[in-house]
Amino acid sequence: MSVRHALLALLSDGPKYGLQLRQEFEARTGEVWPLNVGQVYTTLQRLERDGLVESDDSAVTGPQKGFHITEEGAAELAEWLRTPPDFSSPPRDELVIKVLVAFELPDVDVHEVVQVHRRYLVELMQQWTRLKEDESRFDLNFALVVDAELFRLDSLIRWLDTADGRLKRAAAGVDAPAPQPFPLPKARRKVGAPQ
Amino acid sequence: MSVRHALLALLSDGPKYGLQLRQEFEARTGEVWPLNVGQVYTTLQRLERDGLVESDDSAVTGPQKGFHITEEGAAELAEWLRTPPDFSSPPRDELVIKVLVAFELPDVDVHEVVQVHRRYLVELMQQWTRLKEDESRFDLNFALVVDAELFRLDSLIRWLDTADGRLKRAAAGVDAPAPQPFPLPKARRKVGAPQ
DNA sequence: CGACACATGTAACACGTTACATGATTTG
DNA sequence: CAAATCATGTAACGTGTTACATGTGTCG
Repeated sequence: MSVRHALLALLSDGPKYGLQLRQEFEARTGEVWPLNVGQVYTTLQRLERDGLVESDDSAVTGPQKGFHITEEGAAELAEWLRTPPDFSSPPRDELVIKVLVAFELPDVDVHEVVQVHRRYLVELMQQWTRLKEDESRFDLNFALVVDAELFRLDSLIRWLDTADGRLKRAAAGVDAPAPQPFPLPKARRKVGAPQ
Repeated sequence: MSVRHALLALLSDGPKYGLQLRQEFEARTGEVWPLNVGQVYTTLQRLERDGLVESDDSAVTGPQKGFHITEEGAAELAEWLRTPPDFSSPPRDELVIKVLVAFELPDVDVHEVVQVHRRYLVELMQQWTRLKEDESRFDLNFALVVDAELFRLDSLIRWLDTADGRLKRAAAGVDAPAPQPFPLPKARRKVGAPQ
């Protein structure tokens, strides 16, 4: 539902048309997340069907088809901004699934699988970091999106490392849980960067 | 494509039928990621259509419809295990989108949005941590999946903190990039748990 | 028998992707 | 004029969700 609500947010700042919405979406996400045009139009159709936006030919000049947000749409947008998404059943993670099924599979070396992916993730982090530093003019949105990706990749690498440890220990026959695998982020607030 | 390949992996350990696949998938992912049955059957249909599995009534006893993996399926599975997924254009992250569009939106206090979500994420981490510790008999798969979720939530919290800082600095008119927002994980290997 | 669980499917929908079709407008 | 770009759409497909339909076997 990200795109749906993002379009709503963009429209809340004044009437827009299809291609313009795509362009502004990509600008706000630092050009890192391309948004295909077809999805913009189908999403606009659904939004109009649900009464959250209305098409309005007089809204924009020229041959474009302008849309503006409705009151109901504004309410939905406010609700979305106020309410955290449902994380109760977290999304399936392909990497985790891969490692878990690779373990318990004869003829497959889990540690090799782990290391292959680990190397790839580290390389990706380096690429993103280089990209962020090479930006001549500093772009806030780009930096924020890249930050998010770096934190994500870092968390995957950390997981691979602890998983590798746990699996090695399990394979060695030790059945005890890993030593205190996590401290709660209670007192930590507004820390700058990870590590 | 996670489910598709996960089913392939389960079938590579011997013929199975629909409900059994769901049950084994959930067992291997610590009962954290429920898998609806309908998806199992449709995925099996596609796998059979693509020649990666074959239905085989004599494979299992009783009224169930057994499936076994083909040579082509085994090759596909090996390829999946060997090859890291394509992270080149990272997946859109709803939380990031929300914060980015909330910024630049009049009548919306980004920091409030950030803090609401931050509180929620911290609470979730505490819940998961409690769940993991309360497990009477230690379950390796469950622990691994919960670990992954904890690392993920932690990375989101860290991102919210740095984002909040960047946005505050940007709002204050300072245009300089944040101080070295990330150290590369070069020398770091097999570190236990995050900070 | 009736209720329940097992077991297999199908239907309808949301969201996402790639690809193609069709005009209008700009520009070399 | 011809080609490129702008602009709006549609089609087909994959994946995921919820809900429903349909049998079979078991057990109180």
